[in-house]
Amino acid sequence: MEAVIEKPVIKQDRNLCITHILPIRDALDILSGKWKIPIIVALCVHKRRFKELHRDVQGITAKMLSKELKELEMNKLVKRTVHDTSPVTVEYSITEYGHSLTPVINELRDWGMKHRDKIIYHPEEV
Amino acid sequence: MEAVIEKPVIKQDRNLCITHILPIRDALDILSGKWKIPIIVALCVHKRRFKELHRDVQGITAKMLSKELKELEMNKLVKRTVHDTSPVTVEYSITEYGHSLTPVINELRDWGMKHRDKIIYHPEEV
DNA sequence: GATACTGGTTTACGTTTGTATACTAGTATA
DNA sequence: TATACTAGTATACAAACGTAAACCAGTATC
Repeated sequence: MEAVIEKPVIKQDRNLCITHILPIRDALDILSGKWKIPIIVALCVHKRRFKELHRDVQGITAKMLSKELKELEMNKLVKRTVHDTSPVTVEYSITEYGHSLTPVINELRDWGMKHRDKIIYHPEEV
Repeated sequence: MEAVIEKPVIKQDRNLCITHILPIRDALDILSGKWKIPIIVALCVHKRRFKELHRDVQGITAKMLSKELKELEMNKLVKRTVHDTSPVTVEYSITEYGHSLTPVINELRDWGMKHRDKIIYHPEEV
């Protein structure tokens, strides 16, 4: 971002651009989609059972929740614990690695709040 | 996140959870998907013409680039300028509002870099 | 005249995402 | 016995997302 050059040095810019994008693609591969970040946020507030989570993450279907939780578990962001009660209860919680996303989520929430204010108070500009 | 309560107060947690998620959903409505953030990052490095951008954002098709640029322009994150040259050249640049995403993008890139290191040096843990 | 550049659009297609409904089994309640 | 809770899975389907390839006009180059 700091490399503002008067004459466009296309090839240098392109390499800079690609190296800037790569780690973001790595992050997005894991986080992108409609539901993963909302699920992580819900679990940051409190560990949850499947049906509780289903109610917290409004609008998601059981099928999608199940699928997204599997992917998050595979990437070690979420932990699945089965309790030998009857009927069986399954508890999902955020891992330490999952907590490392806190700064990303906080920035996203800050921006989302500012954006919502902008839409509400200056809709003509957006 | 700071509200850790010993006995789970489910309903309070649920409300906390939902208010935490809402602004994130607002942000994701605009940013989610595979390409929007990579396009914004590319334009943060330097304003670009369509074909240049097409080369910078590796893997995207012209159709998707066209569609994503329209949406970003609608949300005032990107500006489209037509220059009366021959043949016509079209330049895309980031707006001031688009620049307000810089903290989000930086956190995402930091996390992506750490995640890539983790995968490369400790693949068994992920 | 043929080719390639410009910024896209069109067509046809496959994949992913998402929805609604029904269903499983084991336990508790009415 | 009937119902409802638990945590999901199975099925069928629609919509969104994404891809490859061809195509447009207007200009410049070979």
